[in-house]
Amino acid sequence: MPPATDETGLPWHDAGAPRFGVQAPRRPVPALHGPVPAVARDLLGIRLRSSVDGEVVEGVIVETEAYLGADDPASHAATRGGPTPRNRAMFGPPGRAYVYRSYGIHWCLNVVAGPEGEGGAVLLRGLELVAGFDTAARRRGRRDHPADGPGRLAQALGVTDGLYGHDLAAPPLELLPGWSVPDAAVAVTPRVGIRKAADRLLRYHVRGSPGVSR
DNA sequence: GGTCGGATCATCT
DNA sequence: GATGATCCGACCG
Repeated sequence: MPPATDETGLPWHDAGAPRFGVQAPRRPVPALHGPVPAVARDLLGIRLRSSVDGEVVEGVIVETEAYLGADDPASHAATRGGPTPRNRAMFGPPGRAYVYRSYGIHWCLNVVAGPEGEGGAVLLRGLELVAGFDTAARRRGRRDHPADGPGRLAQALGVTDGLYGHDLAAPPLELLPGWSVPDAAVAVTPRVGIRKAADRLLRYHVRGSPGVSR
């Protein structure tokens, strides 16, 4: 009996596995229109594959943050309480990319999530790479810290504002089925680097994963 | 090991 | 004119 394949065409066992979950069952990409915190939790263990510039870099999501929409003071969607030229993708359909420039230097990647029109999104903060390490290292200019942190993650995957609004169900940047992560392996903590609503527990990460920042 | 400041710019006030 | 969902190199123990 031939090995199972996924939509990449690769045998599943060749698609790469995160350190934390080799024995865990595989799992499809979750629905993205539900409550944003639940989506942020459910994206842990899901794979993210970039083929930007024809070079494949793939990792398993191990750290996320939920930004709840126009009513969340820490969210970019809260600017003027609704859509602006920068944040308009956040108010579009879930499953698209919201890309923004951070501190004038870094690009950061979000998955638009929650009901359309509410402005929710999930910031992808950390990946455990399973393929394309050399490409990531070349883009990063170093071999350490390949994708642990939102700016590093985007740089490793070649994500820039050219992918603003891109549908993450298709190349060159797509979410793919991944692994289940048991609740006992998930830590829930305050979001990093924000001033407003800094007490809310909306950061999710896989305990002990090398792809987690801090 | 830890802490600190500079880089750099789109966006908003 | 100020701010910020960050990263990195320098410096200090």
